[in-house]
Amino acid sequence: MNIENADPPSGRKSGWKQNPEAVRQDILHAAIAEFAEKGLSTARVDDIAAKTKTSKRMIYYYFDDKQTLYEHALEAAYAQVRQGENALQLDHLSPQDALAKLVAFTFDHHRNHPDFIRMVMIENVHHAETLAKSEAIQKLNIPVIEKLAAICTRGQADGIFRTDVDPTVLHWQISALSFFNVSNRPTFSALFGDQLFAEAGQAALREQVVHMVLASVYKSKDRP
Amino acid sequence: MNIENADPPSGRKSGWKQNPEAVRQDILHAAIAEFAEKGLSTARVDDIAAKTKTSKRMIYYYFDDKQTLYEHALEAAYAQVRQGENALQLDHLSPQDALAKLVAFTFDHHRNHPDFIRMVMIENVHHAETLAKSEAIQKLNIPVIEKLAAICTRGQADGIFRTDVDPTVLHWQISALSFFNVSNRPTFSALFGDQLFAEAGQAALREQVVHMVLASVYKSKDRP
Amino acid sequence: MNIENADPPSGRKSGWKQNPEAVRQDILHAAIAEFAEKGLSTARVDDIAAKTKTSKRMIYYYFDDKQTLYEHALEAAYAQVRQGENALQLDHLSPQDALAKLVAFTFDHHRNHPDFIRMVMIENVHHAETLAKSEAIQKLNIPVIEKLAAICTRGQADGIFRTDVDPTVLHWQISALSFFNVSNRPTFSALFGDQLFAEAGQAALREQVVHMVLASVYKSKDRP
Amino acid sequence: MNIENADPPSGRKSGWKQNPEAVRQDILHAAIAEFAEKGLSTARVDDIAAKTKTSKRMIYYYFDDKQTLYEHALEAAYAQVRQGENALQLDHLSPQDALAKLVAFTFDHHRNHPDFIRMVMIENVHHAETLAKSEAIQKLNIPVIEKLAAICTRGQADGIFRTDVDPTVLHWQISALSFFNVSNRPTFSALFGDQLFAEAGQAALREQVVHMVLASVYKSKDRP
DNA sequence: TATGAATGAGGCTTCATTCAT
DNA sequence: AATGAATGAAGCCTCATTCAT
Repeated sequence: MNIENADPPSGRKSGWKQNPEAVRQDILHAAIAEFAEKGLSTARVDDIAAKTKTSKRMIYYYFDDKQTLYEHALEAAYAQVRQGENALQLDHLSPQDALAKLVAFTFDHHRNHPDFIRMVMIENVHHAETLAKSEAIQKLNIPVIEKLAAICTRGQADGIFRTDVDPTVLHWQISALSFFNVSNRPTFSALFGDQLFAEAGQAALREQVVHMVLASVYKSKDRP
Repeated sequence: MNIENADPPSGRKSGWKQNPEAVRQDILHAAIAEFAEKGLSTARVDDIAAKTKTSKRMIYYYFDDKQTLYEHALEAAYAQVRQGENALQLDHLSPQDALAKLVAFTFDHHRNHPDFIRMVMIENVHHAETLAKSEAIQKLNIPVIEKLAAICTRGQADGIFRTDVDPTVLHWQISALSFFNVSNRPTFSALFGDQLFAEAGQAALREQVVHMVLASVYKSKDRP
Repeated sequence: MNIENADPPSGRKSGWKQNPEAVRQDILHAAIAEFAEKGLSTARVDDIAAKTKTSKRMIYYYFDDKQTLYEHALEAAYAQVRQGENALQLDHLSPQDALAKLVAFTFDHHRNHPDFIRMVMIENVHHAETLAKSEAIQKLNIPVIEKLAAICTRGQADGIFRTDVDPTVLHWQISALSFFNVSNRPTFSALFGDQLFAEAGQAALREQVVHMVLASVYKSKDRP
Repeated sequence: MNIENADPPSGRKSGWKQNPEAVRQDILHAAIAEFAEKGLSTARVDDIAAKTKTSKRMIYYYFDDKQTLYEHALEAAYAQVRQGENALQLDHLSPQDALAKLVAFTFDHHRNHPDFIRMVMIENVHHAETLAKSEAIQKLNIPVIEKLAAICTRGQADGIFRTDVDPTVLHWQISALSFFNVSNRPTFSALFGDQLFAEAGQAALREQVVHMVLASVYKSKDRP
């Protein structure tokens, strides 16, 4: 993205043009914002174009149609978020600390990427049709499970985790709590107030979530 | 819905016609199905009409426009689901059993009402704008919290539940796990397979969820 | 079509409205003119609408899209022309006179319906895709062959026509000469002058064409 | 077109490039194919470029716009076909044999150059606007009439042909039958079957056509 | 209460063409 | 001589909504 800020090659005013990759990223950025905000069908190609340094016509030049643009935006959103996760260093921690850190990180990470959450919500509304077609996205999600599997193996080796712990179930649990926290904030706070989503409430929830997940992997006797 | 089968008021030829309430319900049904399936803006008034025994014009006669129809559909979806919840008898159970039953029931109830879940998803995509305006829906949701509050009070009186347990947080936890299970099934199974959503997987998850919630309210020494 | 001229039901200015069939015909008329003039892809829906008493929107109401409108226009063009042919009374004439009359009639009829000819030209440019799908049009064309078959049978019974005369070949011959006369007038006259298409030229060609066709069915000894 | 295979002028890397005439021909070829297949307005400059060894930009470099490219394509199509006709040697034959040969040749020649026929069809749909402007094409067509005029003169001198035979009318007849055979095959076979266009059918038609044309120039008493 | 016909605004997309290197 | 990127005008079509009976 800092490509966009690169100096124009020859000092020309229109320097950022003729830089296909920058234009693509510019469009993708605008598309993610618009799709996340409005949803697939409510999003307007004109509005996406308006958020762009380029024109509507170029959207069709780089991406073929609205649907294709949506596909690429979804991929980009996933890539951006998973990339953050991959930076996590967990190997040097004890299994329980590694898991705690991963849960807390996920909770925060989801909170910090509401656009991504919203795109996944929208994708679910559409029965994940687009995601199901994207092998790229599917590959992006393998590392999460691998991380959890490694933690489980180590925790079981240490005799602390239950032997029937399943990495996928674990991911389901972590995701459910972290995702819902962002996705359903609008309805939940409309019905039950906004306190849970203020700083204090979120801190408490975060702790609770870590606690719940850990409690579900520990053997009974070792539970904190 | 058996309203529809009620005898025509007089000897009119048109039978179910001339029965405004039946027509309203017919439309509302079709609207819920269409909105839940397609989302707010993707849903077509024409398609809703097609699912109806009556015509598009009548939709505008009974409901003023698409947005209003959506509001009523959302209310109807909530009413239908909360009604099921209210039938639960929990008072004769111990606090822990009552909570376990409520969690398990919610998990199942959500599973059994995917249309409702989808309408809430859609509402969240739209920042709960419609729901925020509906006092009717907000009233419908008071009993859930009251139920949980009663359970908490009893559990705390019994000295088994932690003193800082919060009914709203509890509801958040139960909802998160039960809601996500339905809402994110499309993306989750596209990425990580469908096993968790088959019968065996769901049974296991249900048990896990009950377990996690109970574990989070118990005092440490009493945890199962 | 005289429906269009029918008195408005109640003297209202907009009386011709709410008369679906009249609107359909109005659109169809405009469509034939536009398609015949410009071709399928050069024709503009806006221009068709402009030739209409109604609006572009109604074109999509009655016909679903441009292609469908084209299909109906093609059918209407065929129907209109074949209808003229069916009015021909040939049974009371001798076979040779009947044939001569049919040829002359076709030559004139084609000349008098250049829009029809142009639509068939366009259809041929498009490999008859649309026509091949229309069973309606195919049925419309059966009578022509039947007429010719009847003439042939009578002529052969009389011992005047060759025994190997084929009605379909005969139709091919008549069509070729009559069709080309209209279809290729632009290029032919651009290259070789316009005289053949002036009145005198056309009269001569018409005679020639009748002559050629008759000559090809007669037994040698009887040729005129 | 073997121009394309000419050795690159020097030791340039790009081989066939840098050979303007070859590039022109390449483009012209693609253009004829595309225009003949799709028609003038349905043909896409992009698609023409795709059929080319070069790029869309070069089309605009060599030809100025789509319309100009079409003009050149039309000229090229005519040139290519008329060139074949000019190779015919008719002088050493009797007038009647020469005419028979010319008719049969035209029938076959048209069949073998459907792209040319289609371009003429398209030109007629467009009222021969382009052709009318091209003096080049008009010159190309003079020899056909001259050939026929020569045959007529000889046939009349021999006392076999009618004195009122007109070379232009003759050309009209020959063209009509040979042209229609190709141009209207799609609609004709869609309506009346494909037999006439199979080998046997075409052979019979060809004979018929020769016969018809000859019959129309002979004096009555000499008719075959 | 009911209905088929009508509508206007606005959305997505295509296409020939030109720019900048 | 050659090319990828950029453009604006215009085309087809959809949709919620209202009219006239």
